[in-house]
Amino acid sequence: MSFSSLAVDSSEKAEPANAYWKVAVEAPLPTALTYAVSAEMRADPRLKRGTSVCVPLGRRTVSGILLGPTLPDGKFELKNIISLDESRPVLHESFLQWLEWLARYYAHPIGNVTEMAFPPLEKKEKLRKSNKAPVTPTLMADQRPELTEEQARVIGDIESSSGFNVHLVHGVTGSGKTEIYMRLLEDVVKAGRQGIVLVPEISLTPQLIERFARRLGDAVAVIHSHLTPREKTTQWWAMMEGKKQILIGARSALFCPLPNLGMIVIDEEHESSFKQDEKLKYHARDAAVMLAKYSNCPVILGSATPSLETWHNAQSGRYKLHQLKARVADRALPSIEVVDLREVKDLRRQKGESDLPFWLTEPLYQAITETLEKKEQAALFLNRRGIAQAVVCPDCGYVPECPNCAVKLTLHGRSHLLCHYCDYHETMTEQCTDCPDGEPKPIGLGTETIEKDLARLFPEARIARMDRDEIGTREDLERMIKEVENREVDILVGTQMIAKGLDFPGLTLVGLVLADVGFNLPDLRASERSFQLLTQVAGRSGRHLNEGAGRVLIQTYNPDHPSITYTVAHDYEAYAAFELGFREALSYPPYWRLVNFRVQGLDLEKVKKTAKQLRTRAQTLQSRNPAYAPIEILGPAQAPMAKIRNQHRWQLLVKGPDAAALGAFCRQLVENQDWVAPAVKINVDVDAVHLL
DNA sequence: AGCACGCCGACT
DNA sequence: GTCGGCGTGCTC
Repeated sequence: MSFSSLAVDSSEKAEPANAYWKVAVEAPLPTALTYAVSAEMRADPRLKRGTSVCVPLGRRTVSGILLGPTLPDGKFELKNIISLDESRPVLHESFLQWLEWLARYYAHPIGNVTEMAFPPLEKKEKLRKSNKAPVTPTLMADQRPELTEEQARVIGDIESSSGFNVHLVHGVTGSGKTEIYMRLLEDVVKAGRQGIVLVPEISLTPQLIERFARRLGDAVAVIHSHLTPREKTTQWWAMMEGKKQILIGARSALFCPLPNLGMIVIDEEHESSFKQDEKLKYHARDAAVMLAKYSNCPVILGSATPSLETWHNAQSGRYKLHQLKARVADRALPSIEVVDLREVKDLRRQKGESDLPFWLTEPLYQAITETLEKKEQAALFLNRRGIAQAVVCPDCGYVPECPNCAVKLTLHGRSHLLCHYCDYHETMTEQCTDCPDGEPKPIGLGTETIEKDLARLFPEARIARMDRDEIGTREDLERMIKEVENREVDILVGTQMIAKGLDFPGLTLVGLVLADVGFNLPDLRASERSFQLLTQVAGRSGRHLNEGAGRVLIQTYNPDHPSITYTVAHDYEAYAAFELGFREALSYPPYWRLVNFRVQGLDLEKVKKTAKQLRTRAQTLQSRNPAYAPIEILGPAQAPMAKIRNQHRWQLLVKGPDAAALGAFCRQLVENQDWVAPAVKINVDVDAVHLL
């Protein structure tokens, strides 16, 4: 359809077809605004959808994107568009339609969505020479390894279809998914097109970038959060001008408006970090599928432990399933042993105190000893979540909390107590502030403690600690990875998040210090996440052993938990079937969709009242339209984090079996917010993932 | 998001 | 007396 046809009017006062335009302006406004176009600009052939413009807004000038011609509604005195902005490339139709879909689906201001399609700084022609290490390394080209039969089959299957398709590559850890991505991308480049590779920020390591750079040479550009705005801008333009063909990045890389997109790869598609939690609350995996649809190109989703959403789509045939059941070179999957901490506890009671630290059982101690004797590497992982180092007074039980947020303070270093949600911090006192003679002590277990205990037990071993406190910069991480690769480290201690995606040839023992953390979080995906985490971490062990198998020891108080038993059995499909049964019975995703409305503000009473009113309005809206009948409204209730930065939080959860109906319902529910008390905000999270 | 307007506290 | 704190409202 041509847009100019919209304005055709037979009346004698008919304005020219392009006298007024809808503009998505850079401001958090619920809709696009209408502007008038001067007679001379109307004749300009550049006046078309997707072009950047400068427009007056209040008493300042902001940038915006032309969305299409329109007619004035008479409610506003329209201002003129100031100028066309040629410093920005014109957004092409399919990309612009994708941006409009994002704004609508995730209920986010269109102008704030279109802004994401541009780099943070102006283009600069002359670049200063930098002393920093280059963003993408220049390396000798790598030899292409022989493909396994399975890999060749998957590549053949994917390349035999054309246009938009979603492919799920489900392959056990170490089965060579990355090799498949690289072969497919080589062919994308050969065909003169461009590709995007999305990886979770946390695994966007130098190791992974190097691997792609070795194969694809100088075709690779990288965008991630550790780059400076100037570096991001440079990488962005290198893609836009076709100097580079493959863009590797975290979720934001999707927003580079490539004119000739030929493929999107989402590695570790199950990672919940693909869901953005602020501003535009999009899920990069789902957004990528839509972008590929608008661009008519394939998407490759890869994982050893696909999200249940994706698995469900693969089972129903919406996505094409490709499986890799063997590790490359027929290397064995690791053998996984479970250590039941309940029995160990009983044993200790009978035999009297062991001289091992409380977190270390005899079997894990033995396994570390054996590994070190064989001159191999061991890694111990700790799930930080939930057992961050808090401080407690042994006399009165007082735990220091943040005065602004409903959370406990966590200990960093020797005596720094900090809040993870605001910038509050204090120094730990010798003397309890709440009772006369208590002395606050750290509780829980940190990687620091483990490192210290290991140093005592294995004085000869070289120990390295990898966690967010330890790894400040990209260079630090790079250095530490090199040390482990070069076997300058015998035992690696870290949080599980850091370990994901790393591939160390010498690593043959993985110990999970306490698997239980996360099992019982009040989150519908707690079990799924635990299974994924356990399987992923176990998969680090013995990836390069040509004979025998790597070892994994899992210490737990819940050896019968499904997340553990199915991990031990290396049986993703059985786990998925088990968990999907639950989800279906409880009307949870992927069968039903969730939208979370969070009401927040400084005044608790106003917040509560608004949340309750929101429920009433939802019920009224539901009763007026039979299409909304199946929708369930849960709450309102206090949010799990009841107060952050002094803002009280209540939430209303809405779920329904049909995404389109639920979406329409939610948009209508927040369309008009005149009734909302000032100083109270309603925040909509479509397909909410992080309900904690 | 900016930017202005407006209404209360402590000061060059 | 004003300077400036940030709560509130508006932007085609």
